Amino acid sequence: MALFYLKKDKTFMKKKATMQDVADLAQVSVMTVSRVLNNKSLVRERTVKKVLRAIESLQFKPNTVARSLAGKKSYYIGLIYSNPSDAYASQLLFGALKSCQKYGYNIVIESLNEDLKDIDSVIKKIIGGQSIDGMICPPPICNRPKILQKFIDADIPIVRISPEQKCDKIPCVSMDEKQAAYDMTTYLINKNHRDIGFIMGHPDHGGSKLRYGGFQESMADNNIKIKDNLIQQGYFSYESGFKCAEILLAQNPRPSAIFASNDDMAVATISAAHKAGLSIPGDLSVVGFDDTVAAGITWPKLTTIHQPILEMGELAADILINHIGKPSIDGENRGHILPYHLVERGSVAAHKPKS
Amino acid sequence: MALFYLKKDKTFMKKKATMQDVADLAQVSVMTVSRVLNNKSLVRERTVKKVLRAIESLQFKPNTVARSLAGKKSYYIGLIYSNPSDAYASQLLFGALKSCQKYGYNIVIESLNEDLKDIDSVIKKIIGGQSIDGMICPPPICNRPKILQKFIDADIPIVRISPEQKCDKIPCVSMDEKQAAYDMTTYLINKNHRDIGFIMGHPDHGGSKLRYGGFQESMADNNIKIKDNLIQQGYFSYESGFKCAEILLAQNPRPSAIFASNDDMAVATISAAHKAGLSIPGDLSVVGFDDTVAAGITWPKLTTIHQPILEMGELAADILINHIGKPSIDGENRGHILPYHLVERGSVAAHKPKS
DNA sequence: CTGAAAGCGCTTACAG
DNA sequence: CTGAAAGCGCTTACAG
Repeated sequence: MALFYLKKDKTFMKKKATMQDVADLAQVSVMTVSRVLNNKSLVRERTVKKVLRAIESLQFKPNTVARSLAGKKSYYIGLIYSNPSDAYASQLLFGALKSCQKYGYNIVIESLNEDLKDIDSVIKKIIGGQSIDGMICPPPICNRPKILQKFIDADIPIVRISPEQKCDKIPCVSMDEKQAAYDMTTYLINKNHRDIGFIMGHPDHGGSKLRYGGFQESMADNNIKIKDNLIQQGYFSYESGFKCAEILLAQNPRPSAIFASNDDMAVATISAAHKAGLSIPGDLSVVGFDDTVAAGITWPKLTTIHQPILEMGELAADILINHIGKPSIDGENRGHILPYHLVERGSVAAHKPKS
Repeated sequence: MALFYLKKDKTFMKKKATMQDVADLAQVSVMTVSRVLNNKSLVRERTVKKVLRAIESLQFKPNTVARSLAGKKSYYIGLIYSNPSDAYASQLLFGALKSCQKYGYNIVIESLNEDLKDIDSVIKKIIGGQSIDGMICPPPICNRPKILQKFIDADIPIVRISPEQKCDKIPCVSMDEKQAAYDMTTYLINKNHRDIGFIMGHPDHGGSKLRYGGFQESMADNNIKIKDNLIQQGYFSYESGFKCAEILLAQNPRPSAIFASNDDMAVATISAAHKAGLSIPGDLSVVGFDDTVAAGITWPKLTTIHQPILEMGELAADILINHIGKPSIDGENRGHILPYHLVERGSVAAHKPKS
C-alpha cells in the first residue's frame, strides 16, 4: 500500500468567491449582496433573484471570519457547566454543536469546578475575552441568579436548561421532570410495588426537587405512605448512589423497588444489589432517570425515563443564535417543553408479596 | 428572590485594548507588537520587555477574528470520526478542546456514518468550506490512506491517533497497545488462568490487531496454546460483545477468564455472565481495555488498561496547532507514544482449578 | 430600493 | 532589529 503522495500542484486551485465577485456578476454593489444575505426584505425582488443566481453559480459562501470582524458578533456561543455527568455534558454539547453547525456558529466550553469557587474569574474571562455572543446555562448554573445576572449585565443573552424556576425574562428549555417522575412512580405502583425506595439527586439541581415532587405526588395519589427510611439523599454520582443503595438494601423490610433520580445512581443501585447477592428484577426492581449510555450496559438493562438531552442542547443553541442581535427578547420564546418517554427495559418485575 | 434586574448602564464600559493601544503605550509600531506576539526572536530584548509590559498593563488579548482574517489561518481544527464509542469520542474531544483553548483555536466536529458512505461529501465540505487549519484523525479514518491523501492534497495538515501502521510523513500519537495487551494477558496467566477467552475488536481499527497480537504473543511466550473456539470476533460495541460472551460462556470447558478488546465489550461480558448466573470474579474473571466510564459502573468494577485518551486528544491538537503554517513537518515530531497502565479493580480473581 | 466610503484589528510583503 | 502601507472580506452608518 503506497501511502501518501506528494501534494498536488495547486496552480489551478480556484480561489473562493467573495462578495465582490458576486456583486460583479450580478451587476450590483456588495452592499446589495450583503442585504440579500441578511434582510432580503429591503431589496427589490428582481434584484434578489439576480444576486441569488450569482451566489449559486459562484458557489459563494460568506466568510464568517470577515463577517465577525466587520459586524459586532463573534459567532461563538458558550456552554458553561460544572458538575453534570460527562454523559449529560457531552449530549448537550453534541446537540448544541448541531445547531451551531447549521448556523455557522462555534461552541466554546467553559467548565467550572464543582464548588463554583472559580466562577468569578471564569466569568470575567468570558465577558472580557473573545466576546461570546450568548451562553447556554444548564444546571446548576441556571439556578444561580447572581451568575446569570452577570451575563445579563454584560449584555450576553442566555438560555437556561431545566431551570428550577421559570422566569419570564429569560428563555429556557426543559422537560416536565415532575410529571415524568410521577409517571415512573405510578408505573412501579401498578406493578404492585408499595415499599419503594427513592434516591434523591443533587440538592443544587432543580431537577432533584421536581423528580422527588413527582414521586411524592404519585405516592399520595395512590394513598401510599412514604417511609422516611426509604428516602436517601444522593448527589447524582455513581458513588453517592452506591452508598444510598446499600443503606436502602439494609432496611427492614427491604424495599421491593428503588427509584434513583438519575441513571448513574440507578446503575450503582444495580451494582449494590449484585454485591448483596440480590437478583434483578427478581429480588429488586430498579429504575432510573435520563437514559444515558449507562442505562444500556447493565444486566439487566435499565428501565428509565428518556430525557431528550441532545434535543435540549440543540434547541437551546438554536434559540440563542436566533436571539443574538435582536433588540430584545420578545414574549413568545419563553418556555420550551420537550417530550420525554418512559423506556421499559429489563430492570423491573411485578412485585409478588410473600403470602 | 428578586431575579434579573435591568441591564447596567454601559456608558463607562471599557473598550477592549487593541494592538494599536499597546503600540502607543510601548512607543513602538503595531508591527513590532505583532512580532512580539508571534516570533519574539526577531525583536530586541529590551523592546520585547517594553511591549510585554504594555500588554500586561492593558490586559491586551489579541482578537482572533482579526488575526484570522488578516492571516491565512482560520483558527479552526477539525476532529473527524465515525464509529468510535461516544465515550472515546468525547474524551478525545475534551482533550483537544484543552489544547485549543490554550492556543485560541476552535474545534469543529465532523461525524461520519459508520459505513463512511458520506465521506466524499463531508471532505468536500471541509476542504471547500470554512477552511480548517488542520485535522485530527482517529481510527478508523487514520487507516484510510485515500481519505488522508485528500487532506494532504488540500494542504491541510493532519495528525493521526492510534494508526494501524506508522508513516514517517505524518505525525501520530498513540500508545503501545500491543504491549499493553501483552501485559494484561500475562497478568491473567499469572493468576493461573489458562483457558482465556478473547473478544476481538472491530477489524477496521488498527488497535484490534495490535491488541490481539499482544494476547497471542504473551500466550506463546507462556507456552499456552490458544484454542480457536475461545477467540470471537466483536466490533467494539456492547451488543457485539454480549453475543461473543454468550458464545464463549457456552464452550466446554468454559474459559475461566475473558479478555475483551475494549471496555464496552468487557462490560457486556459481565452482563452476559450475570445473565448466565455466573458470579464475577468467582466463576469468571473479565478484563477490558480503555478505562472509559463504563469500567467504573459495573459490579464488580472492571480491571482494565487505562488508555490516555484525553491526553492523546490534547497532544494531537497541540502538535497540529504547532505545525500549522510551518513550512513542512520536520523529522522530529513523528511518533508520540503515551504511557498506559493496568488498573486493577474487582473483576479478576486467581483461578483455582477444580481438583 | 440601492451605493460609495470607512473601518473592524490584525498580518503580510516590502523597505530600510 | 523596526516601521509605513496595503489588504483580508465583510458590515455599519450615511447618503441619495
